[in-house]
Amino acid sequence: MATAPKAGAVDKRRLILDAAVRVFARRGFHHCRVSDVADEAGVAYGLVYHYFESKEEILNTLFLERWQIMLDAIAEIDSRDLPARDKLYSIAGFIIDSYRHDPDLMKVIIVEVTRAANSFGRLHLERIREAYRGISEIVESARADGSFKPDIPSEFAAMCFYGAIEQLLTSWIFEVLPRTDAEFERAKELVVEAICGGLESAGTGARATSA
Amino acid sequence: MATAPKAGAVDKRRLILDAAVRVFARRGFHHCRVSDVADEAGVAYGLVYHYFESKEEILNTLFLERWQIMLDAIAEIDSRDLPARDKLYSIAGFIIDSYRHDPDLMKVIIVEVTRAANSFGRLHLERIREAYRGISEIVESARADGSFKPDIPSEFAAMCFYGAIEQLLTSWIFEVLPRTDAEFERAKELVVEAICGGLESAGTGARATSA
DNA sequence: CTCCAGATTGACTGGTCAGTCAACGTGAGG
DNA sequence: CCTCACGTTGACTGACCAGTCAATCTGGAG
Repeated sequence: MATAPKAGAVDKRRLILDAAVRVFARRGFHHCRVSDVADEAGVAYGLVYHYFESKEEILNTLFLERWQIMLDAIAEIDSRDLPARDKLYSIAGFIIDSYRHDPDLMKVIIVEVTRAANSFGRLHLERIREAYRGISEIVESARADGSFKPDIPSEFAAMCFYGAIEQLLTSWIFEVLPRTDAEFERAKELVVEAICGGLESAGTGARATSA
Repeated sequence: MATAPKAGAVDKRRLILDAAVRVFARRGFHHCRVSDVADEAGVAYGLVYHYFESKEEILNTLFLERWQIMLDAIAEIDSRDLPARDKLYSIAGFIIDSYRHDPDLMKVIIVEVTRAANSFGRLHLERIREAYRGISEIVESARADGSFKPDIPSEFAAMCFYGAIEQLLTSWIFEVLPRTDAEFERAKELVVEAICGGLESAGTGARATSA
């Protein structure tokens, strides 16, 4: 089994996880070897299998660890007594700051786990849905108190909101351009303004779309 | 080289591409063998390499073929004389109908290409950006004529819009639930209403977000 | 110092699979 | 009927790599 991180000694398990983040981000989960991870961690090949069942389990661990932190953050934000818009701003801020703090980890989670949801991990689906649910609840109570429109279901709204943020991160991941702190802060405001306030000018009464 | 689809004869190249869509969608690009594709197409293993350089080239071909169709559609929609909201509705409609018509192909494109920032994404980045640009232009002229807010940059708006749609397809892809025509139609309206009109009620003046 | 349990090592194996290739089929043109 | 250019076949190979395991190290307890 794992665990028992000796006091003074380096926690090799942690070392392997951190190395895996860097390697997965650089080469992609499928294009890297377990030996790359071991080398990056400065650890023998076999030790990886002492701490993890398989290459996939490393990815699972990384995802679950980080996602739980986000779920906790969402729950905490949800429990505050704030307008929905401010809650959503806090969530966007949390996710954007997560990226700012550890872009490699967020890249791995977005790029590799979403794809993996195809083959393994119904487990992950449920986890992902939990995040949606947290956001939905915020929207739902805003609908109840009249600050949000009643005609957009809260699940749908949560999806748009999360989708916009994920796309934002994806664009940062793709373009290698480094981002400045100011840009990160601006992005938080913009995403909330776009989703909550919409794109149309206040005066625009154009509602005709179809049926 | 390829081509020269004999009149009466079946076009084996097409057969292979169509089989690849099904196999990639079912097992994922990385988890399937070239022999799976050949079997699915009812064709000998070697023939795949007669028509394609590599497994990757099959995926590339599928993406480029379909993406070009979307770029053409966006350009055509862009050129119409319509309010921005209606143009965006048409684009959302086109993408959603693409999914409705061939969910496997859209799944492969989104899961294996669009999100694969490491291998394929890089290659097709420019193509993907072109789609963004088309959407941006629509938003940009709406900003110019005053129907859209000036304070959200058009590139940012395009990102939110596309992100919301992609998230929508992703949710369809991963929950196996089949969708009804009515649900597809409703989704088109909702995504446009959410992004253009925003989530907040018209009366809500709450603008305080932070700094 | 001895013993032990867990940490650590890295050479090795077994299986998988992308891509090759030499042979065979086929039909149009001469 | 022959020929030639493709289309088509599938057994084969060479590389690669996840995962195994027996040996070695380490440090604390007795």
